[in-house]
Amino acid sequence: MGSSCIIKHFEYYSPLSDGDKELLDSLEKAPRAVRKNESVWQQGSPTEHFYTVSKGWVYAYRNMEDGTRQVLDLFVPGDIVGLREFAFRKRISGLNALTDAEICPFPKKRMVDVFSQSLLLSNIFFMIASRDQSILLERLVNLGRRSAKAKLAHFLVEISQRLAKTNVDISNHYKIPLSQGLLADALGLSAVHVNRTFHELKEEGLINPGHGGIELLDLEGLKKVAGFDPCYLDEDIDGMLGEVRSRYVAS
Amino acid sequence: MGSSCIIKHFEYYSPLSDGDKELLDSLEKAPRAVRKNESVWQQGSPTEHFYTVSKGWVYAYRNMEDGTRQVLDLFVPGDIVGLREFAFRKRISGLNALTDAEICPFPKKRMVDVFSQSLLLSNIFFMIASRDQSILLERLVNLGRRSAKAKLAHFLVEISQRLAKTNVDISNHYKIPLSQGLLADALGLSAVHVNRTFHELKEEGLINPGHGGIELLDLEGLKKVAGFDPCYLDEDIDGMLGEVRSRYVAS
DNA sequence: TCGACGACATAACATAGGTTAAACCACGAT
DNA sequence: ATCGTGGTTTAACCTATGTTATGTCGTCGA
Repeated sequence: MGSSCIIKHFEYYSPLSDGDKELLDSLEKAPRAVRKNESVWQQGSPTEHFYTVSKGWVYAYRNMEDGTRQVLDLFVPGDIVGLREFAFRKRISGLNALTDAEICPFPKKRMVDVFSQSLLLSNIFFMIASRDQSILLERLVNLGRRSAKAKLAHFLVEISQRLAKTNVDISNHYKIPLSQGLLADALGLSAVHVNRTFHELKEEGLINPGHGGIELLDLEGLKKVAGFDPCYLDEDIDGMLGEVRSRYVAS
Repeated sequence: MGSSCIIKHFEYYSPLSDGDKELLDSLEKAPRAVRKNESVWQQGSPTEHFYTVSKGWVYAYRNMEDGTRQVLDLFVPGDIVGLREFAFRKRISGLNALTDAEICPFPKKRMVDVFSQSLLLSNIFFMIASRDQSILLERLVNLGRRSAKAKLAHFLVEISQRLAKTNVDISNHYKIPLSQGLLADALGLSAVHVNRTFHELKEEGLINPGHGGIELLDLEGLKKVAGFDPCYLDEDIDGMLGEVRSRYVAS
């Protein structure tokens, strides 16, 4: 046992029993390394697995008929990817590696085992799905009703918050490995306009863009221009799992 | 027992055992009637229940600091609303009635009972969450990378498809009860521009807008201008639940 | 029957952001 | 060292969509 990707992730939510750990461990298959820009899966391919990201960054996207594309979501180490497609036979979006990465596959079919064998794990999976939705919702607000500048600031702040939860140290010249083109596709902008807007944010001392990554210089400043409200990332872990845990004791 | 909102909805996915039905029935509280424009809940209020919509339409929205708002999702009879907030203590979006409506509350806490007592119901809930995400994803594409005209067409087609699943007869002069202002807030447009674009779509014989509702005249035409691909609404119900059902037999 | 209100319609004008194009820069492969 | 490729930068120009304003229409409550 030991080095399972997903166990570490789940222990963020709750301590797990040995039984739970064994179950998760039995699900996990050998990790798969993917190269930068390599495709993990494509739109339309069958959905046999979901994955945890153990190293590196990946992103989900959708190619449009007119050659343009929409980046739908970004995943950092610790995130679970592909749970969305649980109900679908085919992938509704593609998944690419943004950097060199490592992902751990789980057979989708064995989710049934989780549901039937562990109440705690079922709840955690459901929490994760709920959190994912909440992130998507905020992304909708971002695309629908914010200016380019606020979009960028908001997106960057969100990523920094998500990284913080996985214990990445943002503050110290950490470079977010996003190209301006990718940001454009994520936010419904053109790459040129992302560049223009970056220029502004740089002038104001908020970020330091450059080859190979964006550095966040003033998180509070960014939050202000974004109108950032962190509530959509604050799960009520204890409230949700407290009852479940007490049942474990009872039974 | 008998007239439970949610049982009918779940039977769309799978036949239920008597035990499952009893469980669902025991969860459901007395239906609540809401008036057109009445608020069901507001941003920040505690998340004690989720609901099934049994009659009428409701929508989730988010008010922005600058007075503008984003409509996040629309729910028609049969939809489940509030599952998103499963992991959160407070609602991250408001919910209003679009028309007079009737909703059936379920205490969120009792989801634990579902998970612990019924494998089939657990799976169905998870499928619904997955489908919800898939709809949000498509909305993201819509907001990020489509023209105003395509946005409107796509949104209208999606709604018609969702209605079709609940056996509403679209074809016969059915009027979708959406105002232009609400559509604007859903699609990140201004009400004026929605009006302009409706004018075009009307010229082309695709829709018939008017007081109190939009009539869809040419669904195929709308699909074409929207670039509509229905795959994101096609769950693989049998594939997902087949295994679960076979376990029921086995045990 | 009146008034008030909300949705719809249309016009004139303003602008955020798109498009195209051309340099430039860094870096990995040969 | 050199080339090619992908990311960045900047500039000039363009257009889809926003804004403001004003008027009409239908409906509902008093």
